[in-house]
Amino acid sequence: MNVDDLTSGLNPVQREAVLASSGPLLILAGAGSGKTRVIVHKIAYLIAAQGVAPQQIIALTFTNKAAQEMRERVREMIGPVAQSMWISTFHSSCARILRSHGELLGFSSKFSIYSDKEQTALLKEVSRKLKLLPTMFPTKYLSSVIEDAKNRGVGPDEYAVEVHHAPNPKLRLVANAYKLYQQGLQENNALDFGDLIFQTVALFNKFPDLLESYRDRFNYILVDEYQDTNEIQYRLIGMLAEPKRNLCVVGDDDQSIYSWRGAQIKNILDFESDYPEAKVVRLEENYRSTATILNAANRVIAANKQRKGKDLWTNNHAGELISLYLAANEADEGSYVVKRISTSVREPGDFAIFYRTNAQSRIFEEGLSRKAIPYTIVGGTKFYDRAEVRDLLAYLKVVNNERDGISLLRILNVPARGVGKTSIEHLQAYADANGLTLWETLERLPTEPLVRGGARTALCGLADMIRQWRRNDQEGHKPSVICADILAGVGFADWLLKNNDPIQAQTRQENIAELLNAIELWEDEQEAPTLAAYLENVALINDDHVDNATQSRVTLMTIHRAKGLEFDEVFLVGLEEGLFPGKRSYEKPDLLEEERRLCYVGMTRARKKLHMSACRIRRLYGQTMDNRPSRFLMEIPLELLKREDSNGREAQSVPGLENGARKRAYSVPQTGSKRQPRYLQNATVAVSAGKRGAGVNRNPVKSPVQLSGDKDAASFPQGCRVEHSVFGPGVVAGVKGSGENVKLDIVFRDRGRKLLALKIASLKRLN
DNA sequence: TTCGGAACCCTTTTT
DNA sequence: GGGTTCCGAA
Repeated sequence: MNVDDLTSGLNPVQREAVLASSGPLLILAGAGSGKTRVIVHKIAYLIAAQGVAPQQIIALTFTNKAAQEMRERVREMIGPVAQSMWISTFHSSCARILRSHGELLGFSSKFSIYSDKEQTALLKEVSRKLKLLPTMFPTKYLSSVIEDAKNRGVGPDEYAVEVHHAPNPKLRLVANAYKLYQQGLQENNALDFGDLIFQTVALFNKFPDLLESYRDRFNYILVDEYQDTNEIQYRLIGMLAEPKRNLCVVGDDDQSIYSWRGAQIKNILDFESDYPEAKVVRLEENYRSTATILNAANRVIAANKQRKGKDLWTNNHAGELISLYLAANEADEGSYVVKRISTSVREPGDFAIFYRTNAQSRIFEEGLSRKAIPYTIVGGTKFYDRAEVRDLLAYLKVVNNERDGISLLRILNVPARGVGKTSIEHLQAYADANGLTLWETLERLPTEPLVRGGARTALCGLADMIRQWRRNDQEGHKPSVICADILAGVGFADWLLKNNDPIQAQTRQENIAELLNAIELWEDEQEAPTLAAYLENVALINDDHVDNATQSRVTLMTIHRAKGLEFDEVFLVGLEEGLFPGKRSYEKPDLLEEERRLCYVGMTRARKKLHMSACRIRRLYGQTMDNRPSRFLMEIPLELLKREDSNGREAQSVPGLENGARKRAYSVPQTGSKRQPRYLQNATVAVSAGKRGAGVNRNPVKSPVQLSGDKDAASFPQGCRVEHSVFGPGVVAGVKGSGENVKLDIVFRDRGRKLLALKIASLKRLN
């Protein structure tokens, strides 16, 4: 492949970025400017034109999705060698390094990766040991302090020094907790997410020769979403990049929205002073959105001070004006959005609804299901958070990592085997007194009468089974087989049946079945599907169950989740002072700028059409708020906006949005006081009489799912499996009522239990 | 040990 | 308002 092939289809700036192969390079990539394309071409160029070996390149991302996409596109360009490249998330790259060398720090290669649930369990133990009052030191508080310290690269000892002279004596107790927590992880042979990075840096600091070997190996380092790196990631990158400094970072300071997770926008802002010889390339041509959307987004983000400064432009058409809807309340906002979607010629899959907080999703969900418009909610309840799923995973962790006491603790009495609180306390006390792990304690049970009677027998039996599963694992049994052994061995299904009502038992069994299914799917893709590899996969790749329904669905998610995605038509809702920007950011300019960047991210997701809306009255957390429209709306030039009434027709202009009023409304900082600014009194809110009647406008439902022909109760007997156009697959748990009023009690796999009228519900029977 | 109701929380959550 | 978590009664 020659240089022309490798840069074909790139614009001049993109080409420049691809060809700058050595030395530090900062690619400032605006939204929709073809960032991934540039990275992928760059990797291909290094390999095919510069003769760099694939193994000499490491590309770091934040999400698995980004890593997967990058790898796939590199493969398309240069072929299967892409499989051998280090293209992965920070966390999995670090996990890989630690699996190889973690024993230098006292971790075996089989270490567990603790999710926040396990982290919480461990922290509770720590609090108990230190006798910390849960009211003064809630677990959440402790974990956030510890997580923050790790993100900043501050270990337990350093943290103790840091707070030694702090005015708040509480922090010294937190330092103790941090220290004990870290010891606990060590004893359990476990790392939390923050540790994956932190311990890798610690490893390199402690063993310079090892660092040297990785420096030799990785001649080229690429980092995606550089604006989202935190201090410890920044240090990791910095240490790997020396002394060659072939470091290419890609990012957009205007899309930095994770400061609350420790991300430091200064990393990208200061890149040029960190690397004075750096070349800087700005990708400013946007290929995604209409000129109108882009201009509006540019104007909003221009109000920020902390930025590199960058103006996106496009050759795309002006397109439609941005629709603005000022709703009376959230129900009104919901029905407006649903109406716009249901009367559109576009497919459900072309739409997305973005909100600031998850709590806002409900009203849209209800509205969409009422009109039988298929939708999907990204985020929210997670499959891997369900108790029964975590139980089975805890078994697997115990089999894999015998020092993992937190997981062992979880399963000691699950399924119930007569091991009570006191028995567990005895075991723990013995373990603590003798410096043993929980597993070692369990192994002493046959000779030491630590617990009595039935509990003892049950625990010995459990220990025997665990030993057997471990042998099976060593002999190469696949994870799915070990799972099946576990489920059968402990009588999991019977226990579920006995302890839940039939409906719940069924749901839980289905969840277990789905987990097994997911494991098998994973195994099919692996060359060597070991248990250890599977556990790393579940810990790091939180693949929320794949949407195998090919149906076109409206996507609902928070704006944070929307970063990196794009849709034809976007609804950005809840643009109200106090909510977006949130009240908390009012007096903190940095936070306010981040809220604005969030708004910018949301707006730039739209390709063809953008809607923005605000509610005058909103009930949130049981309280009624009376909010003004967001300042972000005021930052959009009026000529780019079209104010709509509830039917989507042009409404009169917005007095409140005119220039004079804007100045008045915002010249004095408002900190959420109750007084009503003149601005709001002026704003005509779009509530026409009889607005409630969303049913007046009954549009034909355009659901891609076929409705069942005969809709009588007999065709949906209890226990039969069904598919609903909106809620997906489920099982009929009961039939209520008769004749016209038959209602089905259905337990959906993903959506919980619902009572639906047979007459109305779009149901299909599965066999 | 399991349940049910009180008490508590409440922005965002790439890994 | 709603969802989870926690504690006390049976």
